[in-house]
Amino acid sequence: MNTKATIGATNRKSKIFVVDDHPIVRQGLGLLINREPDMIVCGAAEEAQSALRAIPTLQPDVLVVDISLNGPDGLELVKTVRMRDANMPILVLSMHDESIYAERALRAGANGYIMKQEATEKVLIAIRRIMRGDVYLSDRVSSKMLQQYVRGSTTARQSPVADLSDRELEVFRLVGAGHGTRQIAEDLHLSVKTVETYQAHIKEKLSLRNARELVQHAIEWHLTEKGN
Amino acid sequence: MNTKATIGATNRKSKIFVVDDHPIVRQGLGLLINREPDMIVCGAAEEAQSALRAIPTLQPDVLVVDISLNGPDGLELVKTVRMRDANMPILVLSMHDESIYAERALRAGANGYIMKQEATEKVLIAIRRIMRGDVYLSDRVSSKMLQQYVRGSTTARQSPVADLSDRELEVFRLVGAGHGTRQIAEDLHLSVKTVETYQAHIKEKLSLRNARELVQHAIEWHLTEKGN
DNA sequence: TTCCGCGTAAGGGAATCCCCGATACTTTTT
DNA sequence: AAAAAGTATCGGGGATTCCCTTACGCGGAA
Repeated sequence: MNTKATIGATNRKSKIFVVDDHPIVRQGLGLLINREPDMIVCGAAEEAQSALRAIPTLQPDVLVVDISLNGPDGLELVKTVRMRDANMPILVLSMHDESIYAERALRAGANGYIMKQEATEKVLIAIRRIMRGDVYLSDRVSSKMLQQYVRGSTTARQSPVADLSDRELEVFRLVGAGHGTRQIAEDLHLSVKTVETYQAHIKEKLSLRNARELVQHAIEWHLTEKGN
Repeated sequence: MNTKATIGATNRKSKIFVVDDHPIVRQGLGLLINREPDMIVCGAAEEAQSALRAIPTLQPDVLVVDISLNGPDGLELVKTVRMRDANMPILVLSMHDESIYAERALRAGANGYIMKQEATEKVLIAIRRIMRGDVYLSDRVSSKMLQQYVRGSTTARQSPVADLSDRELEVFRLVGAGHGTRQIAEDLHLSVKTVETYQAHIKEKLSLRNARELVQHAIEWHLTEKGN
């Protein structure tokens, strides 16, 4: 593309699109990024739908996506964007100190994963890294992934929640947020029946006896963000 | 920087101290607040300990505290600060739905509660409100509390769970333990219909809108064993 | 003594739960 | 490469729960 914009005096700034459901975070990220000489936030959205609508026209160079959004989660968004554009650098941002999300994020097609606990400079570093085509993982996350990889098959299984599929985890998350079956179906644009199936699978995988226990565990997970 | 600009026509800016474990949020909040003519962030911390150390010397006019921190959580911090300073305006910030924590936050001594999902201007409004000595809450929560206040006219307001009858409280506990309606009926040797009635009464007394919210609050209660 | 809260329970339509099965695609295993 | 397992998606249909309304006896409060 125009990566050779070196002709003029100034390089074109890299356009960055932010997706996060917390206005404060969008604001913070925006001010942070715009302070850099080589980057600019070209747009932001608080959920997947409007992000997908805005991206084609704005044509950002990088996407920064939070995992927990209303409706389809960040992983879904990453998958969709990746299908449409195989090269878009995508950085997944999350508050979860949870390696299961990092792994899923990469599998979904993201180029990097960073936690909100990280210092703000790290975010800028990560963005620059993935723009160069590299993968970015914070030390904390990558060491945790390694750790899990090593003791993977032999010893203690981590949280059984890690066994959930992406879709199941998404439903689990929404249940934990207090949403009902019907509402979840609408959020994810699925049949109520499909959501019921996911809930059944979750109950099976987590050995839960009834819907109440499902809600119980989902809420506990949601409240204590950061299992294992 | 330009801290001596106060001698001019302007009043001294209100000093605001921020406690949040996400650097991005601290940054965002900081830039947001410092953009206002009458406020300035005088300091920030990522957990309770250092916040408590910094506050006495910085003497902020307002505290903004996130609930989920590493170590002692935001509510603990609020309680400690409130013990040392009965007048400090404290705004609790959280990503969790207000229906879960707002009440606890106020009981811990906070003057306001706001979600990160709220627009950034709301945060500024909230800060100004609590600086004036008022309480800031979303409409939904404040009307709910009013309702509960009216209900129990005389005594000082404590947890609305205290208004539950013995039977209702028993059911509430079992719901929080993940038991289904049928199972509760068997446990207590009651008709399923009776248990349903109790659940309805509980929902009314706690101003809950559906069964999911009932479960949500029952579990909250169950987890934080013993609500004052 | 009238009124209100408590404990108990039923009726009935709407929503859900829950156990079946099904199709199509992808990933893993053999 | 074929087979097996897992994933994503939906439906049928009976059992259960949800939610709103009504009811009744009882004890304490007004």
